[in-house]
Amino acid sequence: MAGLRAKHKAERADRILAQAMALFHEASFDAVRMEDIAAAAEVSTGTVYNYFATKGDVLLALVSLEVEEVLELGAAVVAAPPEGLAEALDALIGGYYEHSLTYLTKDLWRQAIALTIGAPGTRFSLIYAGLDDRLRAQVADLLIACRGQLRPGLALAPLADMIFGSLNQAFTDFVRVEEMEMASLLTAMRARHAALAQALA
Amino acid sequence: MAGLRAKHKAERADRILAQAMALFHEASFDAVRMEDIAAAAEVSTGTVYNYFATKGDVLLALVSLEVEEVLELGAAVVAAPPEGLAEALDALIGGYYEHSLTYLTKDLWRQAIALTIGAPGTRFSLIYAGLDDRLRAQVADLLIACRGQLRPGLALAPLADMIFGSLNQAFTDFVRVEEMEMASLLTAMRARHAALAQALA
DNA sequence: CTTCAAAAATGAACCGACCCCATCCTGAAT
DNA sequence: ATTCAGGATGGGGTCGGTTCATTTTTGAAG
Repeated sequence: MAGLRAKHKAERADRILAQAMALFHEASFDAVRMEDIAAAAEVSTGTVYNYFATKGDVLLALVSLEVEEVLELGAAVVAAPPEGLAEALDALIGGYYEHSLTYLTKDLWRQAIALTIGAPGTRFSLIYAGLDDRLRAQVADLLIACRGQLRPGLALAPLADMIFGSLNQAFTDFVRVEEMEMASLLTAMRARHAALAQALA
Repeated sequence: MAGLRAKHKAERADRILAQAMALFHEASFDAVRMEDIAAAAEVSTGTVYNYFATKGDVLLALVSLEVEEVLELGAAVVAAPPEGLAEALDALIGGYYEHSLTYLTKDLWRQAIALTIGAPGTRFSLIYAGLDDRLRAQVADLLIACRGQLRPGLALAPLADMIFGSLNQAFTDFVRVEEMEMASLLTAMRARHAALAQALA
């Protein structure tokens, strides 16, 4: 049966993740050693590697948590978007951004993004890319949901790709600069959405 | 005087860079060790660190070469843009992309981008960000140069930021997938530019 | 020439991620 | 209770980037 053994296993994985999260909030990703995580979770270093193939995979598990919740939030917006393209984009994308620091720090996002780019083809990168694609699809869905308010005959798919590319890059720029405030990110994006909505109306 | 000493120093730096470039084209960035670069340049490992503070700084020197040339190309396009916004964007951005693999490989771009994101505040990251800003400014300049062909009253600055964000992200996506062809990147971007130009006309 | 302080080169040593493996522990099936 | 397989253990090892104390080279002054 899958009883105690599996339960212990799940508990151990949870404990490792929880401790890793705590340590990553106290110090930077780089400053936390696998040995530290193991010690905090009261297991041996080897055991951590039994659950997570690399330090990056520990991070990925934390990122997934965050992104799954962001996707849920986004689905709600797409299902009932506010009036007006600019407002709808503000709601969706602002929602992404505002939730993004619930569990993770800017440093953790930086390391996650750097890993996806620097190590493509790894488990980490593939899963991360999958999450990204689901976000991209949500943006496209929102445009489609709002198409009644747009000039007819527009090529929505390339526009959605452009919007997603731009929001993704803006987020990367945001986490890259430790001092940048969430408010200024939101303001900048609102300006973009307003300009775009004006052009597409 | 500045004679022999400085000359030798410059020569050695060049030799290290040239050998690094050659090795990076034979194997991946990660697979090339600092020791290999040192051996190829016929100096000791420590000496390489005398010239470049980190492995990333070696890469940065190569990236700068590439980007400086791209910026020159771009300046020519901005000075005399082709008729039509879509055509102008195709020329500028297509020019960026097509030159980007002259000296560097996709792998080198990936590592460079990953480093800027993962290690902000380092010399590497700051210089890279500076190059990026000059590209961003060029896109804004092109929009201004084309403003006669656009609907009046548009907020050009946010639009330029959005276009730049999207082209940057598209490039990152391009280098992330080893199999993706330059032609398909160019095609995708042409679709975006056409859609945008239609909306802004 | 010789001298010498500064500049530069050197390579051994350090550190942390990751791997390996001989050994021990523990839950489940008999 | 006993057996046994799947994990856990943790010490030792590899690897590569980076550091640093030490040695060598340099070029200008005496």
